[in-house]
Amino acid sequence: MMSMYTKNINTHLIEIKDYFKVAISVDCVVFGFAEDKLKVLLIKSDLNEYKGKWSLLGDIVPPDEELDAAAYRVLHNRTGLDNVYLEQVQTFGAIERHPAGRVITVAYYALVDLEQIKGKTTNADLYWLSVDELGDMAFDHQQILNACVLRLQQQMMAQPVGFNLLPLKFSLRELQSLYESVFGRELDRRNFRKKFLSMDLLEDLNEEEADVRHRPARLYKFNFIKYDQQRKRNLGITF
Amino acid sequence: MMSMYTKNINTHLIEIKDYFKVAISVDCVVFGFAEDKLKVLLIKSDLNEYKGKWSLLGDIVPPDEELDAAAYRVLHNRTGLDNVYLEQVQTFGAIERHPAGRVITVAYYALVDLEQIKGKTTNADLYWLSVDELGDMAFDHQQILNACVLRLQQQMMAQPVGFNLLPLKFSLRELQSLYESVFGRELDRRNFRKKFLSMDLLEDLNEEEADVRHRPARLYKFNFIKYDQQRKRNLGITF
DNA sequence: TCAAAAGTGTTCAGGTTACACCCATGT
DNA sequence: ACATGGGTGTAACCTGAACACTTTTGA
Repeated sequence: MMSMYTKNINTHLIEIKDYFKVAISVDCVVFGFAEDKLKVLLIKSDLNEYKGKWSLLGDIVPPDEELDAAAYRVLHNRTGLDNVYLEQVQTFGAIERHPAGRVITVAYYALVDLEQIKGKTTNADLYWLSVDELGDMAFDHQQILNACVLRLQQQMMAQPVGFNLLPLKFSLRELQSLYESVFGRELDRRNFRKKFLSMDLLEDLNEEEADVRHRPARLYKFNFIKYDQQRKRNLGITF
Repeated sequence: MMSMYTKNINTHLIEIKDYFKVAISVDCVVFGFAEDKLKVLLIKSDLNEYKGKWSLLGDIVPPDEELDAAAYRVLHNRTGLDNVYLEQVQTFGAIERHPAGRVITVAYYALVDLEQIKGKTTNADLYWLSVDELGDMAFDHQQILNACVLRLQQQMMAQPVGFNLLPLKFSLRELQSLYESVFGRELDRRNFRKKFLSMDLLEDLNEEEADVRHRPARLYKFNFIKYDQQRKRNLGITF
């Protein structure tokens, strides 16, 4: 029973035959934050099977391109942005997930500052939709999106990645609103402010919001350098 | 510039040509726990490039097999075990990572109870090595292993997955030793016991260790059912 | 002057840490 | 009897949660 497995790709030189070959793609869940909602960048599929349904941004990975590079390429071509926060999440490979054949897709999520995108998005087929308000999606993209939202939540609890969704200058209200929309929970304003200010990682810019019809909020920026220096690891078993 | 990307695999019917095809494999980081150390199951590679270096258990995924199924297959064929805890971690696709050509590999980690394996491992080429004591590994397997250790740490902090590495009946000392070896830290015995006993998820079996030359420890089992019922979600931003 | 959101402290409960001595068993 | 690890409690500290009023601005 085990003999057929004593030789394999990790231990012996075997030829990669055609019947081993499948296609690889990357799919990007591009998150943004606007109007106090977590948004995701989608396009309408024209495939017969999924006509008009929302689809993630993705593309085939040719054999001479790195996975991360493929994701960056998709993202750059669609949004015009460089230096985007991008992270691999999970690989989806159900046999029948794509009508064109066996296409295994590596899912990434990206965090972009929507203010930097305005005007750059030349592609009119792209839409920013609220994550909690979208209907049927093409392929297994709903599943992919769910996995990315979950991962985003985990990351935002453990690391300061959320700031990639905000402008460089932001108010504490915007920050709180971001956390509330990602976690789907209201948070206490005083406790939230206390928490973030006590980290001593928000730099008070001594600037204020403009054009609001109420008392303007102070603007802050996140001090990534300081964060990198003082990051601590504390074991907290919580399950 | 964007025209070449308006048609792609998510939006239009395109043919998957040969020059898009690459090979997919799965690699399993099989963790075990013995002699107070976290162990990993490895095999020696016979590939010329990596002669004698340690390699993970992996195999090519044929187009008609699910990814998870491929990982289970590798694991079952190597260890004889079913019902193994298995989780996808990350996909590694560096262009030159495999000498046979472009092989993109989906990494999984598995948690097994070493006591259940004794006698089942018919394949003599397999070795259990301590995670912190192994030298050069083949391919990018060191990188894959590191990613899996990191993920294991994250999981063990947030969820009771570690019990999959222990026998059904275990002592608190074994449990603590497991956590210490996974996190590479000594923990206070009294606090550790208090913590786990206060969760009220360990069932006292009213049994004791045997064959120890000191006071025998009580044996417990983890109550997974109770855990599933009372699991709570609490937001704790800690970075 | 009104509407709307900004800004601000204290108290309480629960969890985490640090820490030292007696107990049960086998040899 | 001794060596080895099992088993136990308390006090200080810190963190997270609950909670209401005053301030600033534009309309």
